[in-house]
Amino acid sequence: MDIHNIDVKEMKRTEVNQVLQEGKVGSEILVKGWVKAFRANRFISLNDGSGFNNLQVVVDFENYPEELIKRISFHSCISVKGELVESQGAGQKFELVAKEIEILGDSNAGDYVLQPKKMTPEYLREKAHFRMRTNTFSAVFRIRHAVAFAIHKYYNDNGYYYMHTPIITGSDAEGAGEMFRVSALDPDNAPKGEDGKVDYKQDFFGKATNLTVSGQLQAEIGALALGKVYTFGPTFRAENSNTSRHLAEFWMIEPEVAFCDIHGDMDLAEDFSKYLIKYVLDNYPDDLKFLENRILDMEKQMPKEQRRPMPLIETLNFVIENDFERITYTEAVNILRSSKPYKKGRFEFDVEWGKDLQAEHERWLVEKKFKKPVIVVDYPKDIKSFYMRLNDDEKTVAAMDVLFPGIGEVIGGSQREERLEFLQKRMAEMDIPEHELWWYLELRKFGGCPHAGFGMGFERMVQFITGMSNIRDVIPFPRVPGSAEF
RNA sequence: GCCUCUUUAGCUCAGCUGGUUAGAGCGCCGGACUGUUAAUCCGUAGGUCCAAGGUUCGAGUCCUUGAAGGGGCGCCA
Repeated sequence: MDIHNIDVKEMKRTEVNQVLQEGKVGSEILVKGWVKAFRANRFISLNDGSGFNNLQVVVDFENYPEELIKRISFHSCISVKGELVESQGAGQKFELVAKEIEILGDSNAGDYVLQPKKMTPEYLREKAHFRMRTNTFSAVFRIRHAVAFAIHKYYNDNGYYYMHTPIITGSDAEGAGEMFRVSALDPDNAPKGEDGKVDYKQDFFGKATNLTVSGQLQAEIGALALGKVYTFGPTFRAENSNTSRHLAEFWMIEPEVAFCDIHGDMDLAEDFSKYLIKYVLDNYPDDLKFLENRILDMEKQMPKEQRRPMPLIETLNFVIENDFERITYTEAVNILRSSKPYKKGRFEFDVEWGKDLQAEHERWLVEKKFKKPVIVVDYPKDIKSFYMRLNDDEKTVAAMDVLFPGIGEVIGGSQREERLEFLQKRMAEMDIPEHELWWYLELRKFGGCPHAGFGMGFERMVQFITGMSNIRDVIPFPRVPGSAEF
């Protein structure tokens, strides 16, 4: 705790969370934080970010100069020394009777862009430098941290190695979407080759390079040496995606496991997902409760059919207590084709074997048919990536998607094609030159083995756990087409 | 990339088939009150109606173009 205290000469600062959990009545303490509310000139709700709950500071305003009292305003930063007593009010156990108050940072309410009232997420998105001070966003970002921590804990406790795959990649065959070019050349004066195109041989790396779209191919290198590895890092897609579920810069978790088939992969995906949810349920109940109430409050003004079927915490508990539904792509197609909305022509897109399932189909399966997370496995090979293992029917590959209610695809994974000749055939069919991935092919020539893995969209998981409807509200500084402020 | 909606006070919004001085709630500010929990009560101030053109005697309201934001779809995690 000392490490947080810059004022060692006076008194150790106690964090609000610690006061609320283990405060001793009668003790003299020093707290610092931001004013969330100042009621009746007497009651300050103080929060220092250490937890969701505030400490009530009682100010006998009669004993303080009016000038000081006026400076205690919304989100001003103060330091308070006082005595902890049992609260006379009903809303809290303890309260701090102030003996000394110091203003650390003023916040003139008339000029401040935040107000002590409900503000829309869209408005707050434009004030990203302040939005973490609100109840909603501080809860979201505490939970974001919790999920990140739980990821490392899960894999460490299960014998995985955290592997750092490159952010800048020299391979443009990862096959996961449009990439951001990385170049040190002067764009206005780039050297040109004989063909008139930019000559990247003269660029920093001696070749064209991009920001990674996935660490999977490199993670396979790790898995075929260390057995079980995972990556957790930023990933970039230059797709012009304008939705509430896409970011141009997002974080992805990619475990890769040797001696694992598609069934083991699905087991891992389910167990891992449940672990993350349970970790937040166990450790951040106050933040979750607040987010749940926030949603219930918003839904009061919505028609019934647009409301969530269950409140947030109940949804999370339901997910960890029940098995995910597992169906093959072929079964999914059959179920969809015999469904009511299909027969009544309610779907915008047709369902036909060989075509990818559309969002509306996935949503129906998850939210209407099974009412829980669904894992769809064994997709037609022609709609999936080159590295996915061909099944014995030679029509499908051992690929799976985990679909969550309200979000859709949170995880996409597969058993990898470990058989060299099958992989080469697939790459040829998809026009991927072997020299681009020579090292990837060599993994199949020397000591290859069956292995599998998946990618989980970190922000999508945080979205599911927090119930936030827009992915831009679960990452501190969202990067989306046309927007890179902050 | 496509479709759609929105843009009026600091914030969230209302403003009828075009018609004088532009409305509310909350917030801010001022006052009252003081054991509050989104405190309460009273009052004041605050607006180039997103921008540029156009139609009209007259435009917040209608038309065109543009900008910003939301929602949906596609692509995916």
